[in-house]
Amino acid sequence: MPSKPAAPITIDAVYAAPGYLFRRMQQIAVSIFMEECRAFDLTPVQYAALIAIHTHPGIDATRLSAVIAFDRSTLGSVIERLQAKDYIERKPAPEDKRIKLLHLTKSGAAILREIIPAVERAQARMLEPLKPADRKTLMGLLVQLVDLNNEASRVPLRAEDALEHLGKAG
Amino acid sequence: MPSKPAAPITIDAVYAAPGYLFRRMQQIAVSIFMEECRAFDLTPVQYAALIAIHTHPGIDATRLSAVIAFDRSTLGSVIERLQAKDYIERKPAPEDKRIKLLHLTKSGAAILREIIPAVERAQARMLEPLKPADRKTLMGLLVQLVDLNNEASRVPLRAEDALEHLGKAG
DNA sequence: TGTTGATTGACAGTATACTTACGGTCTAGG
DNA sequence: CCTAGACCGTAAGTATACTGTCAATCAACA
Repeated sequence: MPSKPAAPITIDAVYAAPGYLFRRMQQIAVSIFMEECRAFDLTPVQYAALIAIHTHPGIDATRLSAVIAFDRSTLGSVIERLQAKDYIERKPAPEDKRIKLLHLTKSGAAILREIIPAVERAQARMLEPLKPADRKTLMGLLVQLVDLNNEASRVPLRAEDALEHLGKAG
Repeated sequence: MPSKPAAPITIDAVYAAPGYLFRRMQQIAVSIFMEECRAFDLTPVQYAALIAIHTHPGIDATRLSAVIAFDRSTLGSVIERLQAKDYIERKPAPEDKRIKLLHLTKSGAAILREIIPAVERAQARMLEPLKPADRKTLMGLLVQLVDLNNEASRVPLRAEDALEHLGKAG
């Protein structure tokens, strides 16, 4: 065999492609999350947003998107839905009329406490088919890969920078 | 410290959660794919659909969704867009009036040949930050995990079953 | 101080993902 | 033969993801 023969155009190449596997795994992960959390009417994205607001009360939408690395435009409607469910509230910032500050409501804080066990079951189930050692290996590599590819993403994670306005980091 | 203390509700737990990492990685993968394939006006999903139709000419939409494990409803609009771009054609099946058979057009076959190098560059870039040995480890574990979680997904992969109607497998 | 440039939130438009439902079609069983 | 159930495509409704644009606002600099 000379070097590489021209790649045959077949579906098998797709099955082994990283992008395809990441997509499949993400869909499986969402499916498991929704199944475990059915009783709570919260999506994975809404859950992450609630956690982030709980960790950083008074954050604004743009910084929130940096803290969880979710798309800024999409986050607008996510926030709307969370507000419609009365899990968060938006208050205008007195010193900057562009900004609206995000806070959990009592309902939001309550559902967050209640949903945690279901979320942890979901996270565990995603990796369950692997041997414990393999789970650690996979997670270690994934953390690395996501971190090293951070800038390749359209919405890079800015866990630290995002908090400067709150005087809690930097 | 007794056993596990109640998990603190902070964003750091999210950063380490499998579901969050899978989502981030999927978004990064799509971003890299779109960047490398910008010249071709094809999304990752559309690319996979084209490859599958190329591998299984005359497949119908429902079986196609099983072959690539994509949602059946979504696939309807994906097919519409591919048809609008003149990359595929749909012909009614004479022996079953419910079914529409999918075939690549000449344009579809051509763009598939042309886009392959860009797709391979994209797939390579996703894993590039890792050491070669780690790439293999990660892919091996991911293949396992996706396969073992197949039934947990809303649209399980049915690579074999889907072909029975074509008399090419089973 | 006054204008420029950056930032924020909002909106429009496209694409994917999933749920539910519905009409047309096929097939199996009675 | 004819109806019951399964199957195919399609559509409506919701949620996420990303692009691009816009007005209001702020900050910085001349």
